[in-house]
Amino acid sequence: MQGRGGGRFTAMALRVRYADGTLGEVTDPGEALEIYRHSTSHLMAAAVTSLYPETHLGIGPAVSDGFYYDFQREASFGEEDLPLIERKMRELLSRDLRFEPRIVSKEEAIDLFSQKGEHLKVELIREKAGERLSCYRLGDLVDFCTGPHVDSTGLIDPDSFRVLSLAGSHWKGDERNQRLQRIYGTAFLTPEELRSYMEQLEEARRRDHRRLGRELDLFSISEESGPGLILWHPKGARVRLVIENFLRDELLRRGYEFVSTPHIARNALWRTSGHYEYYRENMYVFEIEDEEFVIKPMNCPGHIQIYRSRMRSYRDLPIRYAEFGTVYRYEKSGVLHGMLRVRGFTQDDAHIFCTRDQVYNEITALLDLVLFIMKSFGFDKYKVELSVRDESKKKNYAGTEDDWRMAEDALIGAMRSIGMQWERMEGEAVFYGPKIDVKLIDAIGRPWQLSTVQFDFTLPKRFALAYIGPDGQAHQPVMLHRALLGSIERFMGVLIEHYAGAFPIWLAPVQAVVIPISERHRAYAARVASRLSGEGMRVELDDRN
RNA sequence: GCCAGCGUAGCUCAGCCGGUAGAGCAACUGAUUCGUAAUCAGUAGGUCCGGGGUUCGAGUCCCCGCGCUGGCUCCA
Repeated sequence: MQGRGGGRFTAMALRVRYADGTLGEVTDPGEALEIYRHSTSHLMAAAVTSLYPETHLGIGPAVSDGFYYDFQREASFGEEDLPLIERKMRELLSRDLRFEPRIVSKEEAIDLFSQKGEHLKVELIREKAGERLSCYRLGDLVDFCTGPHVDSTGLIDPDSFRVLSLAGSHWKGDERNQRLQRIYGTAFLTPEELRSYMEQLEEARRRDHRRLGRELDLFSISEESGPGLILWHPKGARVRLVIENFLRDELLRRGYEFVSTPHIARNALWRTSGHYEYYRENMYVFEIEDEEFVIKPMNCPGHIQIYRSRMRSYRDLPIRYAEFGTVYRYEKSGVLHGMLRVRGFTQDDAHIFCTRDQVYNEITALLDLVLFIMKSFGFDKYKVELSVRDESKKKNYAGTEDDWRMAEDALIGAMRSIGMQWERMEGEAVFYGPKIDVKLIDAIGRPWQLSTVQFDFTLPKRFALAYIGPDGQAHQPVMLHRALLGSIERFMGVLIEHYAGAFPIWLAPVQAVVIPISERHRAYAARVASRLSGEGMRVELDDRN
């Protein structure tokens, strides 16, 4: 509907213009928001091409937090351009320009965009358009676009959008393609929503674990020892110990056995596991006496060695091996981020070897454990994703038809039995088996992927794992990978941000601080502190003046 | 890795057109013992990320490294 003063979305409808020229009203808030953002991105493109006429257009979609537009231009955009662009957008908007659609033939469109030198658009049209296609004109900007768009820029509230940041990107997202300059912005249907979004960004900055980690003296990363490698300070390590002890006790209670495996192994192990072939780019490889070794990027082959160290009977199963295993993986320098994305980290890893009959119970117990752990750390909201294979590309997956059905039945059955809600992700499974991922939602609503339960149909075969069944024959066990916290480093980062640094008492690195009132109470304060610490409290004595 | 930006005291930052480095907080010393973050006085602290170069002279300009930050997945 048209609200007052130019008319905006008022929780009822957004007036839009479809490509065929008809007017419509979009009432679905999600759809309206997407159209609104997409239109704002065109407005931004119009502002940019008007300020910098030598700029050519890439694409400019709405995305989950706003929108972006990719541009091709010789000179670089700088931070200082952003306010100028924003101002220009408001200026254009005040003229109440219409989004004018037009249907043209493919040839006509190619001519039009070629003339304008918009070669990227021409490429897109050649690839994607049918015989007839639609373009929208906004002021001097003509863009190849299916629409719909808001009817006119008057429907865009000048206080509902912001131009936020610059980034590099690649044409069609492929790093082999030419580089483009991306400008990000965000828009909301109302200025209030924009304001609360900006406040949330501010809140996220306030909680940044990199800042809090330094201020609370929890951890650091030294340029000299290397990027992506965490140095745990005493206070951080204290929290880590609490986490590990809590987890260890719980796992022992639930029938896990702890194992410990070496950090390096001959490449032969990684050839058998398949990592050497498929995971090579992420592995650190080095030589000892002319023989190649690998620093472990995963713990599974080690656990498998222990399983294989002797003959196993069905009476031994299920076997649950757990390890806080430190692994190293090469990550591109540009993706490293505090504790959340690192090159060396400790997984709270475990592998379960069991019979097909035991799978359902194992998964049920596992999901129960996941929920217990999450609740213990103060997370009560989560999302669960069940990733299954792409039915149309069965050939790309390991395991038999029967394996996949058995696994999926067990996963779904277990989720049902404990009343868990999940989302089914078709085609998201890894090639070696289906999985369940648990994403928890933190204090300010952000999802974090932590727990994962994965079937593995390849490793038991590659390592020829077996157990002797009641029939006296050898059978192949089912193997499950599972992590609860994922990586301790990453989990610590998430905890810091979730609690904004204010840990609950059982996790807090310092549980009590004793402060003497004056010089003459010092000795007494020290006694109080040592008494508390004797009782197992993490105490500090602050006897500064 | 690629694109853009950044890298000055422990932290946050200032340092204009190149002339040889500064503030606040923190630290330390002394005074103060005062009811809820920052009392007063003083002291110390910097290979201006590293390495080359231009220059009489470089934190400031150029080149090469290293690191950090935001992106590089959302598809007309």
